[in-house]
Amino acid sequence: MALHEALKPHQNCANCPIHYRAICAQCEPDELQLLEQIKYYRSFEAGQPVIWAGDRMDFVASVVTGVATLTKTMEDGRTQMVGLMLPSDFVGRPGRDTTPYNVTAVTDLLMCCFRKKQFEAMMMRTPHIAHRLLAMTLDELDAAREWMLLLGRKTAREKIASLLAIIARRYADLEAPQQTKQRSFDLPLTRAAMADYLGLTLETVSRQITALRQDGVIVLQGLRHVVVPDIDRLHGEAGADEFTGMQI
Amino acid sequence: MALHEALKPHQNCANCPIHYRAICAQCEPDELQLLEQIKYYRSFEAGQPVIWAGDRMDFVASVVTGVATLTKTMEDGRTQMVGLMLPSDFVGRPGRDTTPYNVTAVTDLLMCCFRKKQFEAMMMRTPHIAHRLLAMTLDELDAAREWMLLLGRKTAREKIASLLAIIARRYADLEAPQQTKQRSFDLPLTRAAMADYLGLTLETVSRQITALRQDGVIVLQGLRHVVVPDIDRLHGEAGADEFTGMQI
DNA sequence: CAGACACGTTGATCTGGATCAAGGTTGTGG
DNA sequence: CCACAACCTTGATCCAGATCAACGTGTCTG
Repeated sequence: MALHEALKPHQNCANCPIHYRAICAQCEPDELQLLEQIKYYRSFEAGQPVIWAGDRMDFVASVVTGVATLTKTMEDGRTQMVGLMLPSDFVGRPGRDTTPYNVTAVTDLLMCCFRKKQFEAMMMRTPHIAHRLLAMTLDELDAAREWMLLLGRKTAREKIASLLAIIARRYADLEAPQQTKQRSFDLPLTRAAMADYLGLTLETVSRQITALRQDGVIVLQGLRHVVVPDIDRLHGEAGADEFTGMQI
Repeated sequence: MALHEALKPHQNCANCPIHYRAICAQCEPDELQLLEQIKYYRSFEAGQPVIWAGDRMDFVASVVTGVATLTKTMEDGRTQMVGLMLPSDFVGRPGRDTTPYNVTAVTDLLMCCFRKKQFEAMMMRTPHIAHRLLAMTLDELDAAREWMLLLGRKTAREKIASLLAIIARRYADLEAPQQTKQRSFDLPLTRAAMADYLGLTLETVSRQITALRQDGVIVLQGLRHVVVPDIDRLHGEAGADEFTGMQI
């Protein structure tokens, strides 16, 4: 099974690919050892739900590999994605029993989990974890507010360009050196998931991606692999906000 | 000067009207005394900017009385409000020098301020403050995500109803007992500010308020005072999300 | 009390993105 | 290699909300 092999490299926190930016980033060796004792891994296949809004959630977790989404749904089915969780992002909230979001694996997903009770106890004892969680939460709040600007005021084209720019920023560095202005990455989302993120319909997403392709802003290799010949041009299309040049 | 009188009642933290829900809510008496030594008040008139996006911000603050807004602006002037700061809300971010938002007083505003350096030092020493800030930040993140659903998926009428419901929830209790379904409050925002919050134009805001009035969902007394005869009906108009019935 | 300004309403028209409707492409299992 | 499902694209039409344009209304000021 793939899970078994995937786990091996991270059995030890010191080798963990996300250690340097996850919730445990500021932990001292002894703290890390404590975390290591209570952590456990869970994996989900692409498309699987991790947890539903309203459900009891008795764990918190870091995304190790793969992509998860947080979504909110209205009674009539309208859906808005409210978070895109990439490796090192933290899911769950200490001090709350139920989750207000649906959490879904959109690619194969590996999560490093802690039972909430135990994690809360750790937090009380080790300020490094609480501080790191505060910093990560403040960053997420900034990102959410950036997204509010996008949802409230950007055009469909700007929304697509913004999403591509964010994914490029978070992924492209991993895959290639960034001396040049070119970036490339695989889209981890379907057109429908992009629509849910951007507050659009999937038809509009498709049309705008086509338009960006025809205008030479992006090059598609297959449906999911995106090459950005000039990242600055993409940022221009994304409609920069005045001061923060995209925080995520 | 109004400021001088306004200050008097809160010179002492114990008498402060927001003590029970602000950043200092969980402080022990001795911690409160330390905070009291480093706090100072600032007041702003309605319409005054508190700070501009990109500016150096060397203080953090709690809203004591009045209303402030956080907004983001694009180069071409499109504006989105990303936070509505009511009494007890916390403005500013420990660990960051510049602010990514414009902060503006939309009514006369009184803030309880701390120099950032001193506040950060306090945070290191007193876990109660750090924990309270974490809890407040997580609440704000939930509110921001609720708002993302509103911006991305709700109709203009639902947006207006949601805003009124949120303001009713946070203000109406202060002014009247809530045994009945009726609520009433003063709108602290202009039509233009509401439009910036909701991702609409001010004309659409005006039309939808008129429509809600004509449909009997709200009663206006003057332009700013709103009476909600049946709060449940207003919530119905707001388009409930599936599980969390409005978090703010 | 005229003038000016800030704020709000209302009407006419336009348009970006939604909706409705096929059809195409890719991948997977039998 | 076919059948089916999941995903994506494209076209035609519609409509909620934007835009453009007057027109109140209240309040402060000289």
